[in-house]
Amino acid sequence: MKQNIIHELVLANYAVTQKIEPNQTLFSLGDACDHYVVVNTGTVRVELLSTSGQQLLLYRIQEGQSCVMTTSCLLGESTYFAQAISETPVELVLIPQAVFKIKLMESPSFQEFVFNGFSERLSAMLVRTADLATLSVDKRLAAALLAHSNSESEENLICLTHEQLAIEIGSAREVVSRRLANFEKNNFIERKRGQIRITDLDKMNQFVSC
Amino acid sequence: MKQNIIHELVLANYAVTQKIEPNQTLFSLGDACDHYVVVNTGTVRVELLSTSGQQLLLYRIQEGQSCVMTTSCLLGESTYFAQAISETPVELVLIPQAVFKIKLMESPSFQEFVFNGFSERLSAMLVRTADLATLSVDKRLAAALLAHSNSESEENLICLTHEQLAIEIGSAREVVSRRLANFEKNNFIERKRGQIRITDLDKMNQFVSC
DNA sequence: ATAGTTAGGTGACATTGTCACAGAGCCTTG
DNA sequence: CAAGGCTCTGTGACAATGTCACCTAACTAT
Repeated sequence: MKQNIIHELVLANYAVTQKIEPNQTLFSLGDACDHYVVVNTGTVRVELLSTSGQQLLLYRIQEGQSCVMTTSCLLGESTYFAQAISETPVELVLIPQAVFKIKLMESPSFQEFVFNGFSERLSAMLVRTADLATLSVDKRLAAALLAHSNSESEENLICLTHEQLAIEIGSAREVVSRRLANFEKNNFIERKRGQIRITDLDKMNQFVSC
Repeated sequence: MKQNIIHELVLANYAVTQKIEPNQTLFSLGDACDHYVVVNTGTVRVELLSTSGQQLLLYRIQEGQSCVMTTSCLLGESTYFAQAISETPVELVLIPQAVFKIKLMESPSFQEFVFNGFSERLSAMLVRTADLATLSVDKRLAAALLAHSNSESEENLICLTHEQLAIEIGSAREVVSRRLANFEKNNFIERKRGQIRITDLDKMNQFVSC
């Protein structure tokens, strides 16, 4: 198991676990940050809210990962400047700020876990940002479909609405609908309400990578 | 002086200073990261390079600030995933990775300097990203002009080319040219080759904030 | 079965990005 | 000074994307 060190902390009662329902807000803009957080199971979505109310997906936190923003806030003693929402049932490990600071000082393996995870997530987030700024909607959409096609119950079946996909790739629902219609016309996918099936994985991969 | 702790490290020979010419590359994508860096004087630009060769300004490092990416790379022991370029003559303070790690463990004030600066810069960077994704070109352009109008030699005079402004706000030169022409038509600014003068600061401020 | 709710489709139009190329200002060098 | 060669800016045409209004289709609960 990867996050040995986290498990040890739970066993030693330094950390507690918590279960969360889907679609709950874990933190909002301006909230104080008093715990280090690791996602044990499920996925959490972290998004920025602009003044105009639009939302922009920054990153997802998956099993075994920690949250860049939480780490940053804890280290810098600032408040959250984004919001996090559970996408599935989620189990969290919570480590109080005080314990976090102490362990970070005295435990090299905890340090390694925190900083490596942090750096890795930050870089992933920036790559996302760069893609958003430079890739076409079509490419981002195709990439998102491919990314999801593996993590679903059935192979090549993506159970997301156009709305969800739009948020994911930082576009608008109508645009996603139109591009998906186009993908279908080219026999890349098939559409049903609430789900998309990739029918030609090869074409899809080729399209994304060129 | 804000970064007392950094000064102490220099005096104690734990850190060295280095002067850099304008328009030099400080680090590139893939470079190993072996020093913690603080900018003493001047400004450094950090930008992402996409696969298609486009560049996206992530943030600037000013006097007394450290580099988010450098900190992240040092902590996570990863390589740089962006590039940094000096915009002016720059004086840097360099702290070797080994010293950085040790001091981070034993000096609470160094810790504070590193983590607070880090958190602050990261949040600024994300706000920039959110603005990029949600504000109109006009607003971003006006905001950029206002931001620069203070830091120049002469009040309300901005010495940047349209190209530079475009990179700054994540748009294209032609678009900047057109929007600036429009600003001038509305008597917000005056244009000359290589420089822009804000003639109506009030209107400009009002435009940005609503 | 029906009303309400959510997902998806579509036309019209605004904004922004891209490409190609022209002209203008400035600098160097013979 | 004249001429050529930069760099900066202007502009038309068009492509890509976002926005708005409104409609239709599919599902859900009772």
